Amino acid sequence: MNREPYHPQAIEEKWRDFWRERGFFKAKIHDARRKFYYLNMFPYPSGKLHAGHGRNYILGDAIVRFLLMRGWNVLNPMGWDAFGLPAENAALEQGIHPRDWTWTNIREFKRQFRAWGVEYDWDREIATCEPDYYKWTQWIFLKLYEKGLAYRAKGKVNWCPHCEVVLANEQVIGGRCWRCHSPVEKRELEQWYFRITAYAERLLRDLEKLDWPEHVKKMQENWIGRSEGAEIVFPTEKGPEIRVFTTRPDTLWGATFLVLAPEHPLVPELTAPEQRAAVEAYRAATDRLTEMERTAAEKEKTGVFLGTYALHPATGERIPIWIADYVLMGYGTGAIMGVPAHDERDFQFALRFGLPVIPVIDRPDGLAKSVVRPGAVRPGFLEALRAEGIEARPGPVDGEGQGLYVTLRGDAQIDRYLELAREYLQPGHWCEVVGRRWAFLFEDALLFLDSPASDRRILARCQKLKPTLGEKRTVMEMLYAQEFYRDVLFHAAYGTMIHSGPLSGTPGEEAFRRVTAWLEERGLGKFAVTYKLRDWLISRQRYWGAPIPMIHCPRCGIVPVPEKDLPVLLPAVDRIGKLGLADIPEFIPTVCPRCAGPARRDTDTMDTFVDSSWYFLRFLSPKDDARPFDPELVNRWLPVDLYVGGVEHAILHLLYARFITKFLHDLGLLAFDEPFKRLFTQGMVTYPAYWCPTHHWIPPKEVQAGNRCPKCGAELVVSVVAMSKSKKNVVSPDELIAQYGADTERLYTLFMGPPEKEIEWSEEGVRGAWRFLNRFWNLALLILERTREAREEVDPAAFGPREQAVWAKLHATIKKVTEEFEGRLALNTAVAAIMEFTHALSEYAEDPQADPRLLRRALRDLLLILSPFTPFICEELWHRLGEGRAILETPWPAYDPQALEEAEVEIPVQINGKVRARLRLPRAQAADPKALEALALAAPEVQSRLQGLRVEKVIAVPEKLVSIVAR
RNA sequence: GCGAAGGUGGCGGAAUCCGGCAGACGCGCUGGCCUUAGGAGCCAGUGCCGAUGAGGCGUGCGGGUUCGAAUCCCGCCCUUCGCACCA
Repeated sequence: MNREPYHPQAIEEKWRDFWRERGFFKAKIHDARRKFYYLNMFPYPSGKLHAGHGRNYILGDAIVRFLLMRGWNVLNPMGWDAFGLPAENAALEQGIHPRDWTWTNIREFKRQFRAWGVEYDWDREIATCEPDYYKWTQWIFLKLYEKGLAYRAKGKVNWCPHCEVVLANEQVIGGRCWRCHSPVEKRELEQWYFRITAYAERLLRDLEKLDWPEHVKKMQENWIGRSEGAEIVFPTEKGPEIRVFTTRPDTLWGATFLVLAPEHPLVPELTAPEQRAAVEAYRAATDRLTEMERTAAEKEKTGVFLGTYALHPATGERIPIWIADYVLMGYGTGAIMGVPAHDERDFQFALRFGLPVIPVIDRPDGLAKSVVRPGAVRPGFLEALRAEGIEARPGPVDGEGQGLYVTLRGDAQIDRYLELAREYLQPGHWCEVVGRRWAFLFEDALLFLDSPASDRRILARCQKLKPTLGEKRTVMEMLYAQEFYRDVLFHAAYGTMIHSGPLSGTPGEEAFRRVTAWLEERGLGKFAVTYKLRDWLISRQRYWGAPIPMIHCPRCGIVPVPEKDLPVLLPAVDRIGKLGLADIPEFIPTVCPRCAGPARRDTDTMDTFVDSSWYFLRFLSPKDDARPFDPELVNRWLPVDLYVGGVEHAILHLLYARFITKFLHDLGLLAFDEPFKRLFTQGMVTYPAYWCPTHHWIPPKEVQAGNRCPKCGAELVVSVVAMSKSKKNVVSPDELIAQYGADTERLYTLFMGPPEKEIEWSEEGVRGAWRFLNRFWNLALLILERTREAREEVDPAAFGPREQAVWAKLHATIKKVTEEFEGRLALNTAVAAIMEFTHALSEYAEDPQADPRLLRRALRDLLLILSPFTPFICEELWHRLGEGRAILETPWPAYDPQALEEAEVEIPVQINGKVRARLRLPRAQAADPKALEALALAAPEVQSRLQGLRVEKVIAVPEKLVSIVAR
């Protein structure tokens, strides 16, 4: 028989308009019963969509179709994050206005969404570049300004030399621009900031209540970077006080120097005249470094002594003040106390510059070491040590002859060792113990390395006894030369305080608290919390963004644009320049709203992340020209129930949106203070990208055999990376749809792997989906032919075993698919289950005796549960089935737990852990452990296996298995 | 270095939450059918070793708990991602 072949092009087009015209995707906004706000991150309209983008939108569309069939009142809007640099670059290169370029792309995106069958409530479409939207972005700016949360400040800012624009900290990834990956430079500029740091604590704390992927929450937590410590005040001989932040106040007595960030404002005042030139040179050199160079992990420590001293607040000791670029102005107070014994960086710095290292925290592991120099002790010492069970190994020392390498474990051994050493020590020598103890045993004295003064004393004595130590500047430098000591010279663990005056002996777990209290009692410092998070720099020196609604008046200073004058419109110009609004002379002059005198407009535009930090509120009332959003609707519909987008926004957009939401909540405009209740991050789609050294990126289709460049024949470098236009490794949905239809692309996209994981696109995989849909189509047509007459409902009571099995599998499949949509969204496994059932149904349908009512019912339910994945083919077959309503008007099928129970079950029988037999049993028997055990033991395969063995134990798990232990 | 996730066939991945037949589903591969032809379609097979047998071995490695471990516990190794001189 000749059946109609599956021809998607012939059926898909009509359903696109059908869904749209029937308004299935329009939210019933004023009916908030069973409301569900589903949101995909809105895109930046840059060119065309590729198959990688599809992952996000197709997943969303499937979820929304499911929710609609489950009876949810779904709000599923779409809009455009339409301001941004690429539009401006295109404008500069092609002479098109950014707005025209943007809208051309938007039209293209919408066409592609429609082709995919991805539908939205288009009545709510918004674009951030339109005045009716950015008016309210400006309004939010004014509100922040009113509350002191938007401010202008001069400072070192991140500058991308390629994009010629400043960047927020979040937009610098590993020292490079988030957009173009150029190394970021520092520039001193006056810019606008949002005081997001005022919300640091709440942004951190409220992560707890979010149903977000753990790793995303962790990334935000790390970004906010809360640390508890103390702020300690160090007086200086020159006068000004230096405030330092430390997370280890318990190491205070080990502070042997201070380091300020080179940019620290006190530096000029604290610099001694003779050091001025060196200090200035160092500050200038630091200035020139890019962020990347400055923070390169392996870089050797550099720094300059200011020539002046601070006074240690606890000991009164004079300690030198340095500047070094490893101290950052933007964190803490921009100044640290150098505790080289217990901070890795300070340790390196002290070794490099010969600053004393004074241990003040005991080693918790009790480990100590001692090197006995040749001739330092009388013969018999080694034997004496061994008699005490002390580990000592003879070996050459400093190329001067045989000595001893001693390892001591615990205080008892150390004490005993010191006693023995005193007994055996030769005149004119010394012996030291380092690690757990810091003792220097001389003929006439036992000295401890417990202060900078002791450091000088000990070193002087050692140099006297051993003149070759002459060039060493500190005891630590001397010890560090001894390879054997390396692992005990430094540690950063908590432990009992030593060498710490009145607080010596404080145990590690109390040390932080005790020292902080001690400082507070004396007014020397206080408990403090610091965050890594910095304020959000939002000024951009570009044209294509929302103008900052501020006016600079020579008399009144900075004056906000009155609300009634919003929006501050982007000037309509045919040509834009590189400087942005500053290039457009007619934009700048205005009138001061306060004094009516001549004034200048602010020429910066806002970071596009400001536009996207509140768009989810605008969808509720996209055309409201009286206010940014309708509080009543917003409070009824938000927070967003499910937000889906890429992980690349884990910090940037998601942190900013949380901040703005909390701010609007504090203004009393929002009842909620977190915008996105549940977040799902889908993985990127990768594809091979080919690089030719001369012709750069080559589209995969043009690559010649043997990975050769089509232009020059050079061998290409292949890398599998996220699809992107710039790397030319995109797969076009337009071509896929022309060849296979939208359903095939949708099905493959949802089937290729767990949606949260990154995955490589596979042409063969697409064909697999295509084959499945062909088989499915043929099966459906077969069932349609066979069941033309069958209109009555199924009668499970009349089922034979085969019918019963099909029926049970159908219900198991409905259950599986339903649970995936409602739970973890591993839709790849839902598709697999549907395929599995389709095979089973196919097999059953081949039997001419098959029950037509069951075939029809199975097909009907199958169409419904497959429809979120492949809506076109399902809608088509659904209507051929003679159903009057559309699929989206039909309830999602329910599964019957009773039906899941098959009449017969297979029970594996294990003997000593290996499956040796399988029994097919009626459920009633399998449910009874006694009967199960008896049946299992009676089975012939089991009997023969048990020959000569004694059954020791039988475990019968009802309806699961039988396990026999036999010896 | 810190933090997180993860190691299962030739490949993508199921089963992991809650221990109970490992390898669902798809790709690829092998054989067959159909076709003038196939990079189309259909059917069958496909973890590894073994001979198509009996059998044995198998979820990164080593140990443990258990009648039974991919799954739970302890110790390693490796990979990926994020952060990284943050005091």
